Amino acid sequence: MPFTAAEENYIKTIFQLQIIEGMVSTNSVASTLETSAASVTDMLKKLKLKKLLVYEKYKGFKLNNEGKRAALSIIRKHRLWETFLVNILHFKWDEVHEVAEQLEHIQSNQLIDHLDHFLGNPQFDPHGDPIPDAAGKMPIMTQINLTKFPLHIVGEVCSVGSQSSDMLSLLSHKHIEIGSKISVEQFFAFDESIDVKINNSIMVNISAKLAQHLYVKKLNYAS
Amino acid sequence: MPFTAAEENYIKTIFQLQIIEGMVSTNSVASTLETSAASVTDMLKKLKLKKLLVYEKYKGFKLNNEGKRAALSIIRKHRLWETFLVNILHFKWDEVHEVAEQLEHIQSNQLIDHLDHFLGNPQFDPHGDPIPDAAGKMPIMTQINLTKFPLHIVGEVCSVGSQSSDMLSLLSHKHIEIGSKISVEQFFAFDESIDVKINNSIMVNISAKLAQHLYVKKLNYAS
DNA sequence: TTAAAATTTTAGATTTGTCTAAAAATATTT
DNA sequence: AAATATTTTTAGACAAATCTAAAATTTTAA
Repeated sequence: MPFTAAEENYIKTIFQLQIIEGMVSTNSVASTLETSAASVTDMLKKLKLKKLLVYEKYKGFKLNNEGKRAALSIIRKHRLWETFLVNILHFKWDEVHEVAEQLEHIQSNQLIDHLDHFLGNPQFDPHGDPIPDAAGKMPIMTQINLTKFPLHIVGEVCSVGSQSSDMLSLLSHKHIEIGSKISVEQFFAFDESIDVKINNSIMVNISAKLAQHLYVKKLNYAS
Repeated sequence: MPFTAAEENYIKTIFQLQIIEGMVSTNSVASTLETSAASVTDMLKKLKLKKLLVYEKYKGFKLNNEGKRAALSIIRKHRLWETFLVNILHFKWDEVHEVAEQLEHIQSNQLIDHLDHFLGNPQFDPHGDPIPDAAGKMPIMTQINLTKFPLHIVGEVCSVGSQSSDMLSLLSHKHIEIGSKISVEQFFAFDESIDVKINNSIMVNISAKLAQHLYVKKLNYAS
């Protein structure tokens, strides 16, 4: 049961939308894929016929288990190819998306398994997104400690490990609070300190001890 | 001017046929691509419109310089991907064709240039076929068909004409691969079969049909 | 709770690449 | 050179994926 590239793009998009929205609407798929609502309706009929989603006219839709399995396989391919492009071919992390969009549709389990092995069975892609394994299992890591957070990726502070007032007033002074947009710009192996950039462009130097208590949630970027 | 995968398959096929046949016929393309003659005629009209070939109804056709340039670019991609699959991902040389047929259609000059560099700008692919460079230049090699090869001279297998998996797995079973040292010990005019000796002294009888697809490079030190 | 607005689906058309069957052109053979 | 065979092209149809415009349905709001 191989899918066409168009079907795969719909499957992947619906999967990502239903994580956020639960039930997915025709218009949200249309605007994500930059296509017309009519085209989405047409494709929904095909995907329903192939028993990949639960769908009733005018009522919204979502992938069933079979559809989710398919989506995870496509996401696995996409993220492994992105890892290959950045780690092996030295693409910059912001240049890989378009090419990975093409490579993810290559049909060969042998290829993707060999690629996975060659890359050392990576758990996360260059954007920090988790890579599903061959069985579709994916490490669910919504919270990442700032010391482990990938460089140059914007995250959102969602948890602070220490509740001590010293800590919290320091954070307050640096204008860091729950919801602040943060990216790690540099990591110094020497003393494990890091440079952090807040959304308003103020550079702050945060010590490792502080960073250990900051938990950051990745934003929902399409990757 | 990007081409569709279908267009690229026709361009590549016509290029390979016109090396052998000079002028190419509708039927030869149809049988190579396992499609109908009517489909070939349809595609010829499109390729003529895109100024990739010289074609008059009922008179045969061939690629012009623009078409050849396109063909060499596709062949470059195909052979670089085959090299990647065998040298890096450790595919067997008889398993790569189908996957490379897909990968050759990925559209990204940056990708193929980075891949070329990563592989060390190889001159020949795992089947011994020359890889065109970014400008379309291709190294020419003195290749002699096994049926024409002088008796008792040790040569090195450098190319296999047929990519059929039957052929390749037969060769694999006989321990013949690119780089194998081979000598022709006897030629039987009767049925054009030949006796071939491999470097490890195993005698194999190879039929003429098989030999026709084996190209052997003369080694300078062999006598 | 109707009227207006937004969303979704249907209807009909288009493009790409394919097919079969039949017609046209070329090649072969008697 | 005429009859036959082969090759090639045309004609008409189909599936996939898309579009626009109009109709159907649901949601929102006066």
